[in-house]
Amino acid sequence: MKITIYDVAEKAGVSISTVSKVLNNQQVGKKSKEKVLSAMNELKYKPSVLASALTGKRTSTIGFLLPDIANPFIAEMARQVEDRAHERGYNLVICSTDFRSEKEEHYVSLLRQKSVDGFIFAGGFKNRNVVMELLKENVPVILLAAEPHPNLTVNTVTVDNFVGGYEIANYLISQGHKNIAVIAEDATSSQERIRGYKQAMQDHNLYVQDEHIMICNSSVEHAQKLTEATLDTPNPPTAIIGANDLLAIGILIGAREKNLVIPQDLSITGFDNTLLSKCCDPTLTTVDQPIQSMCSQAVDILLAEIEGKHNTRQKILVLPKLIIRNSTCEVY
Amino acid sequence: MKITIYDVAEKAGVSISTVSKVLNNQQVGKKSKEKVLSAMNELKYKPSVLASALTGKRTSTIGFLLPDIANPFIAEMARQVEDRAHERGYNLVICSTDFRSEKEEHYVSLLRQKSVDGFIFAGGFKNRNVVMELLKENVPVILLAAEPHPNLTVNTVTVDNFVGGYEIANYLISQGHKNIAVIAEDATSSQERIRGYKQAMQDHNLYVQDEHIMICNSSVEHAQKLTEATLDTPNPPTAIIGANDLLAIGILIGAREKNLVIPQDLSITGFDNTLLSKCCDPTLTTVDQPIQSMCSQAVDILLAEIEGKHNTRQKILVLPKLIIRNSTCEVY
DNA sequence: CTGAAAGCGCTAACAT
DNA sequence: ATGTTAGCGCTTTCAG
Repeated sequence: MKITIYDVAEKAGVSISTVSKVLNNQQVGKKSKEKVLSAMNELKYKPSVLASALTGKRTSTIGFLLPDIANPFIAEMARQVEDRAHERGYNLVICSTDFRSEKEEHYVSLLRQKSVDGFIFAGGFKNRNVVMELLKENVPVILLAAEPHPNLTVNTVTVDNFVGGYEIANYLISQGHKNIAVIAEDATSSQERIRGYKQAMQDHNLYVQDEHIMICNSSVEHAQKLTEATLDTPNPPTAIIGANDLLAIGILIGAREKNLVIPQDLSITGFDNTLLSKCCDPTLTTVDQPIQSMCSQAVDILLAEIEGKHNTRQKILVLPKLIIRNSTCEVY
Repeated sequence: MKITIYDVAEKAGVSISTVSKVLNNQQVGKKSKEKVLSAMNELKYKPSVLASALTGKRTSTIGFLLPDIANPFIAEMARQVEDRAHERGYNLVICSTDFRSEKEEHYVSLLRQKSVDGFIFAGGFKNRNVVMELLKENVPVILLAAEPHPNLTVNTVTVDNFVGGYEIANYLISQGHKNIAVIAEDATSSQERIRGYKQAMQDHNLYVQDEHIMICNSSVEHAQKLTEATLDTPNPPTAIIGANDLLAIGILIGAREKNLVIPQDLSITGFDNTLLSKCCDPTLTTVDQPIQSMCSQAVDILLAEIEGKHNTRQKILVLPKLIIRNSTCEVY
């Protein structure tokens, strides 16, 4: 049978409340404490988190909602978040939402029934209402690498996507490109990236063709299709910006399919500086997000709120860094 | 305040046990049932999993131990496992162990305190004792894409790594390679892959140099280093087998660093058929594991045990498939 | 078919 | 400093 606090109390010859007190290290006489501790050891006692949580304590687990754990960028974040959370004694339950409103709603509801202590929405989300609901009920929440809708007063740690989009476009422009397309998925952070790109174009008096802003779902294949299509156009772009590395790979493959030499015939850029961007050939010019620091800050802020350390909400915007590799060059 | 079963009972004008009964859909009078149901709706009642689990029910969450969620192959599996588990009403709490014995032990102990219903060890593990302990205490466990030690009678779903290693080596040999090295991480499944490779070599009367079996940690960089080193050797291999795609990428980068042309100067193979193998250039010859079917089978077996449906343990060995791409060619 | 009551393992007043 | 006791929200006999 399972060992309970009663077994320990009995063995140690004290009451259960004394045992409970050493568990939560409150004031206990030195002798009692020793007896309890050794009883625990002998019995290999492990307190039940369920029972403890039922009386109002924390479960020390947090809900981690993300679009897709199979996405390399998300997976890298997950690892960082996990490590930081574990350091602080928390576990993560992961839920891939595919940017689907119903899934987000469903998972949040499920996890609340399981009494998770808080939620992290990483890499974007769709259903603003579920976040608002959480906020309204004072459930700790933080957005990580997910653009908050402007009227959402929620803790946020994200890279400045506008700046990222601006910088990458600006760099391409400095390389002589004038006809630049972008392929992005339908996520708020991509919108910001696109806005940055448009701003850069405008600042240089360059015209943005509507057809050159292409929205796709987050698959390599779709990006590839769009690339091939746009390359067949009468006046194809000389550079294509992928709103993330995965899409950039799709662009790369599409371009190769059309027998273009990268970067001479077409410059390509990614975003996120994932493993992929270092592995492909040519290596991708991309934008780095300081994942590790973002993730540990996000966890720390969330835990501060969970543990009632403070509760002034904050938005942290970290600056991205342009990483120039071999998928871009001056236009010929 | 939180809505409890008492609130529902009161509103419906019945006792809490009646409410409980409709919750677990047991025999309840039609009228009472209706009243309870509508009360639940009006109050937006959500039962507490904690309380229910405390009385002996399941938590519907399972512990998912894996070496590193940031590894693309693992992440792809995680997604499949997650989807299947969610379909069946279960959540996953993930723990990256880095093949570290203490971490495995620690996480298992922690998750047991949280009363998870069972464990999945995916992609390998180190500490045989923690698995044996679980088994001894009748905690549902399954190994997924993790080689069981022969004397571990545990549910297992894995690809036949021996065959995979054999096939890939055999293919290289058929291309005329005689001097074949392998870079693998220190995991049991890699050992099997290596065993397959050795067998193939032996079957063709080829000599295996000890220095050509290189063990590395699972980083691109380490694989790259080892590759460069072995390439500097007097009699370098004409082909290098990476025990997974990540390592193969490292090999690719190392070879490129040495100004070799792939595959003409050096054939390279991976294992797992991850996204990486399709994205790199040249695309990788690799071995495909039918991830989706493996993962859903694993979840199904685990849940069958959790839900007491049956309890004959089984090992399922699925066959790998050789995927020939552009990183290999006949030896010159 | 329905309800009263005991109990799951632990915490937190409140007494002692 | 330690023990007693009443819950936390739910399930489950056991009566009625």
